[in-house]
Amino acid sequence: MSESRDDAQTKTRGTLLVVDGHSLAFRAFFALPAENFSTQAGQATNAVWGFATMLSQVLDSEKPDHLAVAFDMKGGTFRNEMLPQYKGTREAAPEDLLTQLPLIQKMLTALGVTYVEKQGYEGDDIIATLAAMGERSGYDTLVLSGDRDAFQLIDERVTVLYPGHHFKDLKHMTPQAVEDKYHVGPAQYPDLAALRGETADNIPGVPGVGDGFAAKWINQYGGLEGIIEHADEIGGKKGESLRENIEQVKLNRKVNALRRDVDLGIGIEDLTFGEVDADALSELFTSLEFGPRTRSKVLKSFNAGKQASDAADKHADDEDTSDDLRIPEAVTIADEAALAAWIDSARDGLGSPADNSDDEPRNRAHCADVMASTCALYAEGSSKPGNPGCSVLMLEVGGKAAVLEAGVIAGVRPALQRFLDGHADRIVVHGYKEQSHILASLGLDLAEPWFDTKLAGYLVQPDYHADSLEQAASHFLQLQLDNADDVAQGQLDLSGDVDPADQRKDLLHMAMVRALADMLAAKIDEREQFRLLQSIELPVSHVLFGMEQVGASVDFMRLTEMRDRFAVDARDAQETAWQFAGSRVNLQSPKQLQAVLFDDMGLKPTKKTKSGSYTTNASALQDLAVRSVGNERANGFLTALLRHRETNKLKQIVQSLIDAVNPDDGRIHTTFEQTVAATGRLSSVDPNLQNIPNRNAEGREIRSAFVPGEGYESLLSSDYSQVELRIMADLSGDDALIEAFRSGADFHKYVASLVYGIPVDDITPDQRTHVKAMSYGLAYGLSTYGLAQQLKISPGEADRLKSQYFATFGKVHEYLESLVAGAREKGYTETMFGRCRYFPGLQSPNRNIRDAAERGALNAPIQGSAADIMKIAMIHASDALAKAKVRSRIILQIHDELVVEIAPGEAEQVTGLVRDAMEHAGDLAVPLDVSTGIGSDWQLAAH
DNA sequence: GAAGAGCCGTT
DNA sequence: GACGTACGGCTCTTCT
Repeated sequence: MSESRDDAQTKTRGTLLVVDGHSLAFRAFFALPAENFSTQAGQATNAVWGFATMLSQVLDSEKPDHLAVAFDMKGGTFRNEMLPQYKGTREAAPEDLLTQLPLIQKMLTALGVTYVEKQGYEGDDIIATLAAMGERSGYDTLVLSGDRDAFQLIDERVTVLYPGHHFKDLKHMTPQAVEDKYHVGPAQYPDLAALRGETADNIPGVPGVGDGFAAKWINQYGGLEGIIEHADEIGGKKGESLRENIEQVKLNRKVNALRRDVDLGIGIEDLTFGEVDADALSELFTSLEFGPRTRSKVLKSFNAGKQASDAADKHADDEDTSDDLRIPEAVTIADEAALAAWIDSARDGLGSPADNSDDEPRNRAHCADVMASTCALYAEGSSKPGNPGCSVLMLEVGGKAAVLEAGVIAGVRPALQRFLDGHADRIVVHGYKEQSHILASLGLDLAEPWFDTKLAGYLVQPDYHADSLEQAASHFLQLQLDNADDVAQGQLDLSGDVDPADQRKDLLHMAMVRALADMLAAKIDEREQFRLLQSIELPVSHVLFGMEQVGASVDFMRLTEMRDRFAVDARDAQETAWQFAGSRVNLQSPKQLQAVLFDDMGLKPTKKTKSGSYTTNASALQDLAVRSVGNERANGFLTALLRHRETNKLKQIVQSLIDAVNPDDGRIHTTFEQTVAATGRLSSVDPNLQNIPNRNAEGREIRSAFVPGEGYESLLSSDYSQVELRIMADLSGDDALIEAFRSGADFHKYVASLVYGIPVDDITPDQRTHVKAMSYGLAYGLSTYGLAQQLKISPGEADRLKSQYFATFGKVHEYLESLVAGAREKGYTETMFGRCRYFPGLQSPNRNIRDAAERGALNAPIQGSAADIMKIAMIHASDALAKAKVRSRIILQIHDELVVEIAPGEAEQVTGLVRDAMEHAGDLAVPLDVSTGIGSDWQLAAH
């Protein structure tokens, strides 16, 4: 990566690094969770911290001897005068970021780094000017920027460092790299950008023209000027599009040209760095509550500037840049004696708390004692519920890891199991449920561990989802994995015939679990979420593990029979649609449908999609069908199309179930994702068993394919009635609503009678439906417009319904308002059991983002509390079934419903146990109402 | 082959 | 001018 500096170019005087300050600050701000980086007083510090560490990284790897940081200044630039909408959609920087910019500049000053800003110019122009200056003076120049406009600066002496998805994989954009990626040279890049446009900056390009076509034209006509000259010769839609937008393109080109002649009043000699004002820096970092590690790392990188400018390359680095990740010492276990020896040596580490004095001191929590004496466990392999597998298992205590290849496990299984049983409450894992599947494939069983880094990460940041351990580690620890790899090399036990690279990787993973645990345990403790983790998430993981392992039995014949039937229906509908259309349009292609409906048949489109084309979704099609009643062709086509959509979807769902059946046991083993839904709900994948049709009879029939397996006699379906509304009643303390639930009457009818002020018996079905929709809409932040749409009533009517509703249930209104207000103030919402969710969007200047965040803030605590309650119910139900020593078992959860496979003779008892667990999962001011049903398949179990 | 758009199933 | 939460997943289209 860094060879560019070493070869050739011996005549350069040195390297100048020019940094786009805003770009880097933005990136740092959005890459790091603000909630994890703020001072006691509430000042966000994520951008400052990120800026410092990211810049340190670049200094370490590029070793420049001159450095300058450019910033934009407030107020417009000459560009706004040319193009008023310039950067119009780009959201104004969040308040939390703006307050950090002065801190960043203060930090740069303390670090002895020059920063430059100038009224009326963008950072980009300053960068261009600085780069030109560096080049003139004979320096190699690096430009660190996430803005592609900087590509025009690239030449033999100027390289742009452009961040990829992860900041650490900076791309060195050289002339060749630009050529490879865009097929034009750097000098022509602005031409290409002008044609393509820049969505991020609200600069429209030529619709339909992307990088590819722009490059083709540029190469054909020599550049934008040539293209404009020959615009008439370019054929096709794209040519037409170009001609229509030519003025815009010319303007774009004017605007994206960077000025390289801004008068900055400084020279290259002013851009040395490394004269760190240690006192000022120390004071600043202390006030920002940065730890000593950050301090020393930053200090070292920036001090290097001084050394670099007088002394040449010294190889005194890279050693401790990865001190977050200590690769354990590996002991390969081949037999029981070796295992016993390791366990013996581990005893000290597990017994007495070790000294962890090099940790960041700021979160010295009580859990530190326990943390210091835990055993990390990591099993590598497949955790797929149907067929898990394992290649290697590792245990680590106090930096010493026992490595057990899968082949040796059978020989030491009893001793290993004894160890696991004896120390489960000290074990730390990443993904208890997944690890349990892998262990199960070895015949091992892991009782609830003390800590799970995957679950902990989820509680700390429910919006973030890492899909691998590596990703979680790099996200939460900002690791430099490459360095960690280097460190790993020297320290391994290379005995045995295992590929050392593989083992190194496993040890690295082991180290990640350990490092994540250290970091996240402190967070969880600080946020007082240990209870949530240990008495809800971890136990429910265990229940889910069992559910996934058992799977759901299906009637395979029934499924294939249904699939065939839906396939015939879909085919028939397609045939009919084709006849009306007069052509064989692909009914699954929205694009082709648009052509038929709106061009060919000339129907008047209703709504647009977000990308601007006309929607062909079901509700629009229904609208069109109603409006085209006299038009037999259109109406016939629409009806057949809707029918096709419906049946084809059902066919698809059934087929996906068929594909998911495990041939070994004829059952479907879904995976319940416990760390995906930001509200705290579970989700189900591979296949998704939480979206099996239920709304109409035809789809619901699919549920009849879910049956009790061999040795079982029926299925129990048990679900909560109106949990979310009950939670609202409880949390709001609204007496009228509470009474509505306590009365035990038909809830929606009862509420309707209160809202409309008429006796329960006089409530019409319509009134009940309207009130019911209103009730459910509340928790979703439903607008009156949306309510009107759903109920097909006028907005005025919906408005009246809403005000009457709130007049009746005043405290509900107050409560919902308070949720949003609280979230705005604290930055997050909280469920009944302390599950948090953050809403940075509440501060957004963008209305849509803010509105969405408000709806989220309204919904999250309610949906989340319901999820908490269901999880508790599952834990209790599962315990109760185990304690009663029955064979019946929970097999599915669909948010507010549990499906239980019932063993012969257990129906009555198990129904009682499950019902009881669900009814008593939470202590609310209203009863938790549960309804149950039993049947010989899932459909029949409905009630 | 990946990425994005569009659509649609559940609660 | 848009306009209900939370998800997973299929198909088509476009670009690499």
